[in-house]
Amino acid sequence: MSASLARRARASDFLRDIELSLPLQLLKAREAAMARFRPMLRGHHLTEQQWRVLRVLAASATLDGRELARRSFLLAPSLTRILQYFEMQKLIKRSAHASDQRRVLFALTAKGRRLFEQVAPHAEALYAAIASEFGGQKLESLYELLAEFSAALGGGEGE
Amino acid sequence: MSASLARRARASDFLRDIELSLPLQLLKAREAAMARFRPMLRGHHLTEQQWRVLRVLAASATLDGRELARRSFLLAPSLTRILQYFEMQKLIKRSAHASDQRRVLFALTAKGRRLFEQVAPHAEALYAAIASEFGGQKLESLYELLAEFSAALGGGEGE
DNA sequence: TGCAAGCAATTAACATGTTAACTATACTCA
DNA sequence: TGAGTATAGTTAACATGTTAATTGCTTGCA
Repeated sequence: MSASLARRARASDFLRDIELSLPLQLLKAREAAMARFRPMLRGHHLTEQQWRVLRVLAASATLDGRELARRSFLLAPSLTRILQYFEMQKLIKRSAHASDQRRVLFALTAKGRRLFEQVAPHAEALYAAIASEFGGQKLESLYELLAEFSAALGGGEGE
Repeated sequence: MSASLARRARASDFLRDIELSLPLQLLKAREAAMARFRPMLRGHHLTEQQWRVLRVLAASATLDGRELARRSFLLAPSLTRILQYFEMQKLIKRSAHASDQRRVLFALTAKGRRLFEQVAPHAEALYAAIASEFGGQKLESLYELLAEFSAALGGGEGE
């Protein structure tokens, strides 16, 4: 395949150089971005995953666990632990689903919403800084490619 | 282009739609790829991170912990645990650094190399399938953008 | 020299990732 | 209707992620 791949390839008998591992490059890019967000979130005693749940809940009145897991891209066990912690902190409250007793509905409390509204501007500012440093055009291209990649491999939804 | 961002944006007073979180999109793409590799690795009783360490060690005669951590993109505590497990399985052996008693040198044993050589062809096949499905050109573009992004944000190396 | 500062590796503590098992509820169709 | 199957949520067990503290060794410099 193209020259640049071949140029970077090493003489390993069995494997591309590890620098050409796509999952690793995705991880590195993600880490480069998260390194900006983590200290700010930590200042509010939030992990990255907890912040994802807070964001998703802030965007909807109530959600059941399934939707919450899908939108925050968390596996069910992780979500369960985060929701238990949030409930203990009185950041969320749970209620019963009208027609399906298996489902549980979650919603932010006033305290939870206040926390979200306190953190959100800082997250936005950091995101804007990233967009500015990397360039809006490139960021668009990256989004586009990532979406195509996930779609091509059937990532995320039912497959 | 900006149209696509605007089109997807929601009426949240405080935040972009979570679908426009770059770390989340990077995570989704990574997960789409890893979903292909994990079952194969699991068949060889390896985690993704263990496989990264095995790959890095297979590419060099010996490495100290610092280099190993840098190349496998693992934090020191994770690496320590993996190396302890590998040593117990007799997949690696450790030796002393000639001039610096703080450092520990690691190398694959014959057993470790056999495991690597057994797994590598399967990993290559899966990677080739991904390249084929997504397209070599696009994959190149994605690598390029990811590298630029990590570089622009100072991810990975000293900052 | 000798001591302060720095570094490599490990350990500790807690949160999440991953797979599997489990409980309770809902659905399906003979 | 009722046994079998599927789904939502939780729990369990183990591996990794993340930050902080610790231990032992090295280096710089007064």
